[in-house]
Amino acid sequence: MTETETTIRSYGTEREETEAAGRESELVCPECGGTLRTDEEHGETVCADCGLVVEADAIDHGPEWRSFNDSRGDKSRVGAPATNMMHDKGLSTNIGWQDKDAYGNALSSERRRQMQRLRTWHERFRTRDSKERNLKQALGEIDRMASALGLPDNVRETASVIYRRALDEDLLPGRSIEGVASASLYAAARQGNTPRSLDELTAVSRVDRMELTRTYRYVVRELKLEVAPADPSQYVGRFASELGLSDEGEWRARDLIKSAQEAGVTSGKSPVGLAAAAVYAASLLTNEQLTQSQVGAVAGISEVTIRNRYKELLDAAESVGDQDADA
DNA sequence: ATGGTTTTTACTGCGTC
DNA sequence: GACGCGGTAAAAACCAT
Repeated sequence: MTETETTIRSYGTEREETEAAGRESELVCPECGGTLRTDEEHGETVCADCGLVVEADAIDHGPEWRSFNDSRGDKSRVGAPATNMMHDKGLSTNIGWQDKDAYGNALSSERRRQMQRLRTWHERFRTRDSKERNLKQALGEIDRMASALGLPDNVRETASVIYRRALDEDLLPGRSIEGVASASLYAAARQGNTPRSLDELTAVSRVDRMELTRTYRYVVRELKLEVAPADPSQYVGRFASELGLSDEGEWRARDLIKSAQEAGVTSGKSPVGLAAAAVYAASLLTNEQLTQSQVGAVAGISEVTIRNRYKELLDAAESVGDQDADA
């Protein structure tokens, strides 16, 4: 393969190559002939033998906005902090447990009692502190994602309430703040009748889909949240406006969904898929001719699903229409 | 863990512009 | 020939048990 071909190859491939090159450069030191190592943390290329820094300020291939020692090595660009068990990653000061002063001399009994009280209070502040920090970070996170998804304030409120409850009921240990925050927002969006699909959530969240669904399930179960299955028509407006569908098309889409629900052919089917299919079918009815791939792209749904759904929708609409005609 | 259902992926053929 | 669409088979994801 020639040089030009390499450079015009797909973005993804090119990036992978760059990363791979950054990790395992088998270069030789110009000074002593030793092997060069790339130190990603400091962005330097260093000779393992003589210590010569060949290239500084290289691109850091690590995660962009976090660099905790995440050892799981997953591919997500940003992972949760490696340890959620300690809010401060063990960096804070602790009062020693030994009843000795700085020189190792034993303390008087008066002093010992004083120290004991100090330890107690220190611990109390530390844990309260940790919850507050936790909450602060989570709320910031919720806010960020909510704006990215264009979710209204009341949803953010609900999300923070859910998060607070999760925190109060000690659901956090073992889970990432980001994960629970995302799950809270997802649940809140659905409760507020402005649902966002899991895919949309993961697009702005710092956790991957798997973790989000897992955490979401967990939070809903533990908090006994009542989250009704999303109503497909709630997605219609958004899809319609993104695709520039007319108002008529929009209400036709809702109509289709309604009759399908009455015909009982919607249960078990993904609400997003239904909405996408309805929008597509409506565009047919109004001669606006959106393509299946267009609709699929904005809805995050495959064309096959749209095909299957929209036929069902039209069938259902027909039979409901017949009943109306009979009545 | 397992089995049933839904969705996705990948591929094919058909008609149209 | 590219594009939109329809269908199919097999794989994957999801869900309840």
